[in-house]
Amino acid sequence: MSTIRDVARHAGVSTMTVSRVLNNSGYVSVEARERVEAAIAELGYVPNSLARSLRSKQTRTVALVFTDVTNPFFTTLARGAEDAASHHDFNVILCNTDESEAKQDRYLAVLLQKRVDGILLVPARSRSEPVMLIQRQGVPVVVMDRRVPAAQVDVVRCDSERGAYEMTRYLMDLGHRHIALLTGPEGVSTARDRVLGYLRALSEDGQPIEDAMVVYGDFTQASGYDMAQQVLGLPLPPTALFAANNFIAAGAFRALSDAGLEVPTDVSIVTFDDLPAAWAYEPFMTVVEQPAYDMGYQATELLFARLSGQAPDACQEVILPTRIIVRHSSGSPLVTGGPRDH
Amino acid sequence: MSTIRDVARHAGVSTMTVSRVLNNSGYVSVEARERVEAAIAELGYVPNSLARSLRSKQTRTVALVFTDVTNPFFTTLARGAEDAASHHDFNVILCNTDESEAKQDRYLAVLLQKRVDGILLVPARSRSEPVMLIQRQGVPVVVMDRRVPAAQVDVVRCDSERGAYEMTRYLMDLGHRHIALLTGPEGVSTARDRVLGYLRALSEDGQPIEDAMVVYGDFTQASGYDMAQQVLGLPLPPTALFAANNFIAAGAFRALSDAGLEVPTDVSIVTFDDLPAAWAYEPFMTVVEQPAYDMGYQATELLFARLSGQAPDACQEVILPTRIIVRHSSGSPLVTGGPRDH
DNA sequence: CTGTTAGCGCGTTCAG
DNA sequence: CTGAACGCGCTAACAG
Repeated sequence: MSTIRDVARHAGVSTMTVSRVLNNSGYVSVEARERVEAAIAELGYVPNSLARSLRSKQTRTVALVFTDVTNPFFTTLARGAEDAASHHDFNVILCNTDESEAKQDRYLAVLLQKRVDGILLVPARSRSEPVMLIQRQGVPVVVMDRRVPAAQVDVVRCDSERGAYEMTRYLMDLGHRHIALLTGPEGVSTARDRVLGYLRALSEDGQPIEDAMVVYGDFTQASGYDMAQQVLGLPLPPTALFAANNFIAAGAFRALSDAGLEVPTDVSIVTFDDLPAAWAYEPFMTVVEQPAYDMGYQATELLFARLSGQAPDACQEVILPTRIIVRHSSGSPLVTGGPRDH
Repeated sequence: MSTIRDVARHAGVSTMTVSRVLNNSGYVSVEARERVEAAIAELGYVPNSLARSLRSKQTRTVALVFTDVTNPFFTTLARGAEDAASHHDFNVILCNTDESEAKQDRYLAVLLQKRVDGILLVPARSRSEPVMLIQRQGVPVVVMDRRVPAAQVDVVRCDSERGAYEMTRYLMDLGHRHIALLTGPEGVSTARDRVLGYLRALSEDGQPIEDAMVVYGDFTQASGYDMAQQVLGLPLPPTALFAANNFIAAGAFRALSDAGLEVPTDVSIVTFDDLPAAWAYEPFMTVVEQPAYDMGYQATELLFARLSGQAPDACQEVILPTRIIVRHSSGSPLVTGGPRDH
């Protein structure tokens, strides 16, 4: 692999002239430029960005650390981040933590070593240590999707509490009085916020809180299956299940099928996070939709504002609205059919 | 951000001793090691892997360049690649090309500049130029999922031709005589191979080939919708649709719904690529399943074999088998119900 | 066991 | 318009 020196020798100029051609900086005579370009083509020269970054102290790369590549919610978010980054002519490194803090910490260590210019983080758990670790190295970071306590950091997220509140209200308006909430890990803010919204809706309505109706688990299909089975086995089982994300919903739906229960005739089921149109052969699930793409895009824009020093000193917290989409998985309890369209 | 020199000064040793502690190489007295470790902790020192890689001429990073982050087929493949890489203590950079050769070429250029140690490539189009570009720089590359013509390169892929052949046979055995194949871009080998398998099944059976029944498009939902509409408008419309991937299938299914056609009563629909269990609330589609995870894992293992010089000189072509999973989207033509289970 | 020297490939500085 | 010298942060090779 040839170096800038090889190119210089080949073109009969100094390395500096080659460098100027490469970076379009300073003045180079037309003749010299042509000779350099010919040498580059002939040698198949590829500049070494390691050396370049070492000198320039910037990598023009940001990292997106997130918790699940297999979840379209996050891949959509990733796409938003990539689109924003490419407008600034930056590259994005995608890092999948699988909801594991250990993996996350390993990635963060590697990324700091690689000297990425900034980090977009969906924290595996809502703790501030990882954020402070990054900040201690002077690397700008924007937290996405989830809150972290007591950290001075920019955050772009959705209003989980409100989304959960509205969906719970919707179910209550249908007549449901026994709604189970199947949520994620207690250490994740979105999992907790969705519980808070749910509880607020219930208590506003003067409804008793049944502890057994709120179950913490993981954002996975397997966990959704288990949690659903658990609440269905209760002496007074729920007439509606509210899943805190799409994977939990898928597992819960399977548990209903296995129990021989019809949706929404016997039990309603609703969830956070829509599936992309390409997934659902027939859109069926009533959902709280979150603007994943926008979240990725806006978080990345905020990161670049920080990188270029254009953002205000104070930390920003951008909270995006959610939207309820009613489909065919929800209906009134004990009434065949419910509010079906067809 | 502190450097190795700061640490050395702080610990009262030379930079070389610090380097030895960091890399666990050579001899360091217990006392010196402790002083160095204390200094590292106190300063929050993070080694600069740019400088390290510049010296050592290896980044311990491989890149996975693939065509669609939002498709679970590829994210599953990515997971296989990541798992294999992490066993070798390597990092993986994920690059999403969106089926665009322009994006792909841009990523490849960046990756070569970043001096990744190897590249795993799902080529956006089945052309050999990008592969040769990489090889010219002496960077090992393994092609995945798709063939490239006339290139001396390792390939790990599935047997698309055979999978398509078997699925077509299955449809013919059900009694179908008018099967439309909705496939991807003509420039992609998997799209073409699936046509070849389809044609072989038809001609083996002595069936006439109807040109209008084979439609090339994109691996997207929108394209699937359009292609389905096109064949449904034919004078003699198909009794079965065979989609070349899951996104095409989703679009085709929607076109059937919009046309008021029932599946599989009126029309059968089958496809390549299963959806992960977490997606399909009710597994419904009859599919040709491909071992995506294994493909990612094995391709990565092959890449590491090359990196360590353990692989045989000759290029390998690993062809993984596909598997047909019959569900409820396929039945006999003109017969209500067909081979439904429940 | 430890330190010194040199150089990885590039770009900044400053003098021609 | 062009080039020489230096250093980014780190480690291989060699002394001591």
